[in-house]
This record gives sequence, structure tokens and C-alpha cells, in this order.
Amino acid sequence: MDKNDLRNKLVLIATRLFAERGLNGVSIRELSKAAGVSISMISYHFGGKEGLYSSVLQEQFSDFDYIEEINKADTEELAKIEAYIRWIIVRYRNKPYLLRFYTSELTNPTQFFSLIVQPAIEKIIQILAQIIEEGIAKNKFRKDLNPVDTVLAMAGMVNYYFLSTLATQELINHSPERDEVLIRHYMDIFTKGILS
Amino acid sequence: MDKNDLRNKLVLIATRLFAERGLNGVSIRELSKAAGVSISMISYHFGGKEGLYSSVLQEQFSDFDYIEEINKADTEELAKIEAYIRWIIVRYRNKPYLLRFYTSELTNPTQFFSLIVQPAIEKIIQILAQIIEEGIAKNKFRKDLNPVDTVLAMAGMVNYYFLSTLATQELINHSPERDEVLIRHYMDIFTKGILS
DNA sequence: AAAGACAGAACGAACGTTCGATATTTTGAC
DNA sequence: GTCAAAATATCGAACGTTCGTTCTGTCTTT
Repeated sequence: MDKNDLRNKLVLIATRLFAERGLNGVSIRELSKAAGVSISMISYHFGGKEGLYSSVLQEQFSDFDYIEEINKADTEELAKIEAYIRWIIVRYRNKPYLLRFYTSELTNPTQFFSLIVQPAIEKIIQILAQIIEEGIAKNKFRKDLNPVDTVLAMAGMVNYYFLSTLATQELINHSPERDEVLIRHYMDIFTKGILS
Repeated sequence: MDKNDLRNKLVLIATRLFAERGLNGVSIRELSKAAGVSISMISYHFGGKEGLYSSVLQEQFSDFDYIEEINKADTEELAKIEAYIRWIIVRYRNKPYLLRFYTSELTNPTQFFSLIVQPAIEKIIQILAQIIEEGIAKNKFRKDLNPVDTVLAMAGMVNYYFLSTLATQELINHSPERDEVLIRHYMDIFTKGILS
């Protein structure tokens, strides 16, 4: 087997297990058994259990480039915002365990947050706030809006939908059709709130 | 020492430690050392480590009665909504580790969710949706609103503020003054979005 | 033949629980 | 109220299990 095959396989399996039960909730024996390899392979390829966990985290927070592309597109502000909302939904669909990793269990979590999560979130907030500012400058949006707070309000509406679904484990049905209804609904509420 | 003194002390200490590093990230030796008692006390009083963890969870999700009082108050719909937002903020201020427990690590997490978290969230959503419905019936709010989705949008704006703060560990400054600004801001956006 | 990938056994450390002994509190008869 | 006895609370050691890592040897690839 190619070296990278096993690495990718371990990251894939570890992502699901770590997300379900956390770093300390999964043993390397279970991980290696699920991957069909020896337990020594985790130390060999990742330098230890935390090394594998770090690889999982890196992979989970490595898809923030798309948000920059949204911003570069030559569309109006509200279209960019809708594109951002759709991106969040796709993100949670592809990485349903993402929220768990916001409360990381690394020996040095500060490092993980300051190196990976914080820059990513700051970048998103900055880009979206800039979109709001442009809308204000063009007199499309209300002049008295605080761009950052407005971004947090908007991001909250979308993220919370998935957070509450995770927390209640089936309280709200997930489906593409329902996603579409929610996008329309959120855009509707949000648009009425910020348009001048 | 009184029996309940030690029980309460252990729950208090365990809440902070479990929230910081999760069920499997804290040993009963560390817990009992922090409480200044023997390790056997945890099994004696709580029937084991998971018993203590369950007690922590129960205590963290046992403050949902206030939301019913808000609903009973003889005030108009928007005032009730603002009271709800303030309640969330106080809740997170008093229980800053609350979000961690949404991804529980119990051996049988389904039981925890179905018994504690889900009923609590469903109750809140139901009460708030009822408030929205009343506003619609009185022609205060837009007729085309879906009450439940509207509640999720509103709850998301507030909850996400704290979620993002937790995730970024200092990205956004917390203070009563800033809370007040946010309450005004969120109420403003939300009000404009739902008023008829 | 050299280098890399992998397996499996072995290691010490840490884990949660249990158990017998001891200290403290509560109970009840006088 | 006193005091012995019962019940409860606490301790600390010991137990068996599981943990992550390491090491030696073997197989595969270059």
C-alpha cells in the first residue's frame, strides 16, 4: 500500500471517531483496528496520537479559501451574502462533525485556536464585514449598521441552525429542500433588517 | 463535613474541569485532589465517574423554568423576545462552559440528549414560536413568517455570539456594555425583519 | 543491498473501581 | 442529657485493565 493511502485512511477514520467521542474517547487500538493496521503505525506516521488528531483538525479547518473567491466575484452584496450562507451549509453537510472540534482537546489547545481556528474565523468576519461596508457605501444598506456585529448576527442565524440540529440530534429534519427554504427565510429576515 | 457539601463541591469542580477537557480528559484522581478528598469518594457519592458527569450535565441543563415565566408576563411580544435574549446572555455568563456539553461524551449520549437537552430546547422553541404566532395574530408581525424558523434565526444571532467567542477564545471582547450594544443591535435587525 | 513500511510483543504509566480499616455523625434507650 | 451502638462518611492501599509508546524483527519496494 502506498504511504499516503494509509495516512489518508487513518485521517478519514480518525475524523469520524474523534468527532464522535473526542480525543481521549478513542484509543489508538480502536483506530488502528478500524483501519486494519498495527497500532504502531500511528506513532510511525503521525508521531503519536496527538499528531493524528492535529492532522484531523488541520484537514477540518483547511477549506476557507472558497470564501475569498466569493468575495472576488463580480456580484452585488446580497448575492455574496447568499453565497456565503450556501457555503456554510455545504460545509456542515460535508463535515457534519465540525462543531465538535471547536472545543478541541489537544494538550495545548491555545496553539490550535491561535494558529488555525482564529485566523480562519477572523478572515471570514473581515471579508463579510467588508461586503457590508460596501453595501453601506453604496447606500444599499442602513448607514447605522456596525459591520462586524451585523456579520455575527447573520452568521449566527445559519450556524445555529446546524448547532441546534447537532445538539438535539434530530430535532429538525435536514434535507436539501429544507435548506433551500431556510436560505430564503434567512435571507428574507436579514435583508429586511439591513436594507436602507 | 455535611454530605451535600462534598457533593456540591465535587460537582462545582467537576463542571469546570469536564468543560475544559471533557469526560475522558479528566481523571478522578485530579478531581478528588482538587476537592481535597479521597478518590473513592466519587464512586461512593456518585456511583462512579460517569455518575458525577451526569450530575454535572443535569445541573447545567436545569434552568429552563425561567423561560416559562417570561412567557407568562403581561408584556408585548417584542419585550418578551428581548427578555429571552437577556436570559441567554445571563445563562452563558453564569455557565461559560455550557457549549462544551452540547457534545456529550457519556457512554450512552442518546439518553442524555433525549432526556435533558432535547426537551429543554423543544420547550424553548415552542414557547418562542407561540410568542411569534401571537404577534402574527395581532397583525404586529408579518403574516408569512414561519414561527419555528423565525425563532431559530433569532436564537442563532444570540447564541452564535457566544459560540464564536468560545471558539476563538478572545476574538470578541465580553463586557456588560458590549452585551447591551449587541442586544440593541440584534433587536433592531430582528425587529425590522419580522414586523409587518 | 539499502531504505522504507509494517506487525506484534513488551513496557511502564495511568486509569476507574473495590475493599478493609478508621473516623465521624446519628440514633435510641436510659 | 448521657452514652453506647448503629449508620454513615472518609481514607488509602491494592487490583486488574487499558492506555500510548517503543523496540525488534520481517516483509516489500527501490
